[in-house]
Amino acid sequence: MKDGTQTMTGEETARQRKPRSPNAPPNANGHHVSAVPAKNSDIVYQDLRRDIISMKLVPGTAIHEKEITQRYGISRTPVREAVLRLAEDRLIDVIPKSGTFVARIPLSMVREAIVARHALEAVTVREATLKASESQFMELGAIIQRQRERAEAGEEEAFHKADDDFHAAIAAAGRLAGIWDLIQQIRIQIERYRRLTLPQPGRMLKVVGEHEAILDAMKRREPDEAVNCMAYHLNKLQLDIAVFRDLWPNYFLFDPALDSELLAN
Amino acid sequence: MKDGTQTMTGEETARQRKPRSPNAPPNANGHHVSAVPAKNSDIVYQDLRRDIISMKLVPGTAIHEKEITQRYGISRTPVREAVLRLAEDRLIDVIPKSGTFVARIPLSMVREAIVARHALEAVTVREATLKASESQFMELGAIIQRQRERAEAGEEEAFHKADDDFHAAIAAAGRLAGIWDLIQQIRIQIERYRRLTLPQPGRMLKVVGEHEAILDAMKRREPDEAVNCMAYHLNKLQLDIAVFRDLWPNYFLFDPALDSELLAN
DNA sequence: TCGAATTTTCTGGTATACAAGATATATCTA
DNA sequence: TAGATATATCTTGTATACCAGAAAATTCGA
Repeated sequence: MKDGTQTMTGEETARQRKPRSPNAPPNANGHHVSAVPAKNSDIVYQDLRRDIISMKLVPGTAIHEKEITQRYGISRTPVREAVLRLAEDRLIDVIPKSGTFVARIPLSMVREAIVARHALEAVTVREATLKASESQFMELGAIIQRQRERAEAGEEEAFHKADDDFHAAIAAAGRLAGIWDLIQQIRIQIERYRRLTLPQPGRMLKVVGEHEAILDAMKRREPDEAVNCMAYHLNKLQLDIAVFRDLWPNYFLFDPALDSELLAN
Repeated sequence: MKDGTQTMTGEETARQRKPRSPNAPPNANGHHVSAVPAKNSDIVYQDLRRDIISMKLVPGTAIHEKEITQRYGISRTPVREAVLRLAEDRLIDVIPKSGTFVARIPLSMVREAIVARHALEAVTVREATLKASESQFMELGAIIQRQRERAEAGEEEAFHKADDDFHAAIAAAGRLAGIWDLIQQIRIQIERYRRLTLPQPGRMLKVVGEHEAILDAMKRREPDEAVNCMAYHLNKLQLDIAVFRDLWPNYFLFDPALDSELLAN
């Protein structure tokens, strides 16, 4: 329709500019850490993201850009930026000229996300088992201890923070910190599903025990065993679609092919 | 089935709207497939992405929003949208109040991307080996044949398209199509690196042979062997940083920790 | 009363203008 | 001439206005 977009060869760079050296190198991590004042769009993005993941905004909820605009006292542009980013994360659906809504949870994607996470955590723990240093083992032990304290205190949020730290530290020990970023991205899809599972009594302490088993296997430098422990640990989250379909039918997007799939397994 | 969605923390939703049924369900796949006219921002995004991945726009090149604006005859808003999406893909760096540039290739991330791809393709091919139907085997065979024809004709682009199709079909056969989307996202990071490797004579036909080996193992329903063949196939791309550091020092971002890492291996 | 056509009101997509900071250029001083 | 200062000109970030399309509300016709 428009032009052919052809063109553009080398002379694109009519004038070379020197990205000055003493600048915040676009952090390799996932998201803004630097000292620059957070952009408004980032604030809106993170707030919305948190509320969606925590199911405070349930699937199907309409997102009104204008209302957000007023609530934050900013214009539509940064709000729109945040909305678009969330759309790319598949957390909201933007329907042109109609509205934007919190996305329903695609169960088929949850299933695949669980599989993908398994595969990726397997490699990180394997590499970590092979490469971790003594100090990294000690750090992992410290994280487990912190997690146990939080579990006994019943501080769920701090407990989950320690859980995250443990897995992140394993990836770092395996020199695969970037893969942890990927795992976190995948977990977004799983997280909303997980929030709907009822907290089982004594679960937190069990998790601590499983973490200890993983660390023990790592210390013995037994990669296969470490992978097994990790798989057992992650398998705690199973996909039980029948229950959720009955309880919250409107929260999910059902893939007809998925049913027979899961029944077959 | 009307309605829906009631609920929720009330003050957030001033007024409930009903997401009409007969609409393009935000495709489960990765990126817009529907029949809606492509937005300008999508066009710019895909064009820029293609040019960056193909190294037509080399790392460090300045991206001038205004110039793109004129070239496409559109305003800054959609251009900016495309730029922001590419920034999230880590293909460009946006430096506030200064400029936006094609991102350098972080070698440490390339290394991790290769590892992650291995892990994910391993599970897809394993699942496919267990679940694939006869018709899916035939389809895979057809793709291989098409790829051979393109290889013999020396049509590199069509060859790579068939290569993609083969891997995608395997993921689909394993009922893990969503993971293929993930693999593609990971591959973006690897692709620019791969483009710098010199095309080796006869490589295309070798790839076809490796694909055949994978398919044979799948047909024999030997998951481990299929995974091995896949690993061999993917291992063709090795990370040889020394060469590239000398040839195109400005294209890469070097992680000091990475050197010792690779030398140790 | 019911259904179809029309109008009204919402939405997201786009264009444009302005603001704030960073870089490059020009100017001034010694 | 060399260095430092001031100015001009870039850049991205934000605010605002307008447009077209879709959904809902309304009106009109039988």
